[in-house]
Amino acid sequence: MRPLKQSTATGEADAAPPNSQPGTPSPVVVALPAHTHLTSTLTYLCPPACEAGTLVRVPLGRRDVLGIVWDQPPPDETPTTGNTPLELKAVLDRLAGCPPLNAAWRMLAAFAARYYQRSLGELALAALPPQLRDLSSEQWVRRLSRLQKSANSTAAAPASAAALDAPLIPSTQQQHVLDTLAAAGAQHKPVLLFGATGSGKTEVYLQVAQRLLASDPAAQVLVMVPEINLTPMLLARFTQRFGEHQVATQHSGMTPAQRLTHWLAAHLGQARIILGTRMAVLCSAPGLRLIIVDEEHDPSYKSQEGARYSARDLAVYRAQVETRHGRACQVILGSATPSLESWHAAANGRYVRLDMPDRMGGGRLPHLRLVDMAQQHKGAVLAPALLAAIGERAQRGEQSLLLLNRRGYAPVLSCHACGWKSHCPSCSAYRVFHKIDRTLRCHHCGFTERVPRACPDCGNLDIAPIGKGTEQLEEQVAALLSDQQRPDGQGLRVARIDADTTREKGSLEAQLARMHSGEVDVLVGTQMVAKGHDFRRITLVAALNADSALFASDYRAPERLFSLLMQAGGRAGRDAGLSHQGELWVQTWNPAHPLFTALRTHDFERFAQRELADREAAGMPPFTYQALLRAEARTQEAAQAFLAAARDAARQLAGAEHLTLYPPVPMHIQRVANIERAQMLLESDSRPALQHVLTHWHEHLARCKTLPAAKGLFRWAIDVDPLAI
DNA sequence: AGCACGCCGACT
DNA sequence: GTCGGCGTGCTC
Repeated sequence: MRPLKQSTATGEADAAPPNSQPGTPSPVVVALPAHTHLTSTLTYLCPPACEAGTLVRVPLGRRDVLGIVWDQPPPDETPTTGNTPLELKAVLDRLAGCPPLNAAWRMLAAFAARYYQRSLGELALAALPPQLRDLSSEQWVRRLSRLQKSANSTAAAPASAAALDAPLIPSTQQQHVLDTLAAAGAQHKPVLLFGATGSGKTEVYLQVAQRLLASDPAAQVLVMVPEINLTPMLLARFTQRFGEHQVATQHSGMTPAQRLTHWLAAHLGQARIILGTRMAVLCSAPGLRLIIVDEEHDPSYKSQEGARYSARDLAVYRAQVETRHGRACQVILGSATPSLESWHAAANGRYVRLDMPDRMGGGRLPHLRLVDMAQQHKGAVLAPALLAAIGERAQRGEQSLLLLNRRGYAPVLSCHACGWKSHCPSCSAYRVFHKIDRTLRCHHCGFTERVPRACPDCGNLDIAPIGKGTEQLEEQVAALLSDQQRPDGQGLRVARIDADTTREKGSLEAQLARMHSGEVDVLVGTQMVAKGHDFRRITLVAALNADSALFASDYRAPERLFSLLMQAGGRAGRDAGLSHQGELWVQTWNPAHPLFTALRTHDFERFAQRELADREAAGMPPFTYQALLRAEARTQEAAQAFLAAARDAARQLAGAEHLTLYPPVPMHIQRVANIERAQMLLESDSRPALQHVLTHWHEHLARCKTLPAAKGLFRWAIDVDPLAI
């Protein structure tokens, strides 16, 4: 059935094939998790001249898996079982025609595995396109030759330069940044590009890339964006400037076949630009000389499952490693509201900061209008003044954007008679009422049911929604504005964009197009519309539930809110002709909050300074270093028992190191899909000290798992530099 | 992670 | 009498 994969199961493999050498023992990494007592590499007999980085297929247990030949370990590490030397198996074959992964890439993978506490094999193999694992050698050969053919044909037909966009004339500000970047390149320091929304950072990226690619025919550029939704826009800019076949993409929305094709284009050096989401930071790029991280503050750069790496931090490390291994590689982190980590690094000279404070075309940032909710009628969705402002704009043919970070109609349904609430049976959370299909949906586990006619507990018919979501906002805004008219005399059009309206592929693009064409007057949406999209005719942006972030337990919530409001505000008045009337409205119960004071003057520096001072005083990142141990179990007790045992083990390990071990606590949402979750925080003012404990912790954790009290533990994971606690 | 082996409940 | 549950253990 699968003759190729079964070939070594026969006795023939025991005798070496007649025409091949016995081979030399070489370390190979395969996709095994770190648990068990396996060291990070396995040793196989490799054919001669099989250098490190070569992709090979090796027998592992009863199956054949993909592996990567790794660097030679120190000579004393010969694999043994007890005191008898291990019988080594031979590599089956190598992926013909595939150049080895270079030393810089291997260093990156090794560092990421070490730093984020995952096995090398798991991390390195997960960084490769998944299809590489599954292809048989015939399929692989066919695949490669097809790719080479198409590469030759595109190379034969040179890109018609006329079809490509010419670079724009840089503004003085852009030119200054470009000049400084050229000079700063020699410093080998990461650059923090602090540029207001609309200041033209993208054009800077394009021109820095262009200059590099023109000066070095082998150079490659890695461009990262936080979210898959933002790739099409930036991809269009890059392909229009450089030509389609110059750009490879790398994000989770691609099919396995596309992933492989684009990965190979990058790995073989055919693609000069690699553009993608956080996974792109681990893409092979032998000529890498420039890394751009756009919106570097965005939390999406931190992976939340598997190896929980920060693509932004790895980008900085990668640039260093590439520089050590070849020619200088520059890294540019761009943002209008940098992460406090990057801001702090720039403040103490580890990064170089370049500022672009002015918007292109002299556009001004919007005025802040705070609505004090204490002064409003109870239960009002929108303050009358805000509603009036939206109406006025629509009458002038301008657009408004209303942000509400809660999808659905109402976050909870409740029975007035007995107090029943729409709890999810499997999660410690409410199910959200979606009026559109009359369902109750759990946003954590996906459990969906029709809305009951009457209260399931007491039979009362009076069950009512509490709170507001985007569906309801859309409905109410449409009703409140029903008497208003557009300049063409028609009624106002209200639309909604959130995860529910963009489920099908291409629907986000379609809805954005409706917005751009001016067909829609008022757009209601979640955060997903606040980021990146360039709406020329929006002159009013309103944030309706900003307060939830002000008092969240998550200490990074204020910086996320500031960033969101700055970005959202950046949507308003991008068209310089309309910018004099751009407004950012915020409905809040706390208009005196210092965050708003800084926001009013678009003063990120002031905000960052204050936040950093608070963080320093409270001993929080970036002044300390943190890691979380997370546990999932059948019962909360089991999860916590495991963590408590792990905590004791860490205390022993820490010895004299200054390490703070916090007690285990249930996670914010304690139960999801009937799995109980708990976590434990480790904190240290020394990154090496923290790392030291983490690396020696694993074997103890394996033992903690077997404790009777921890029975029912499903799994555990370490999150280094967690974003939220 | 896979994929075995291994030891106890409801079915042709 | 078997099919099949997932508990423990191993993979160069």
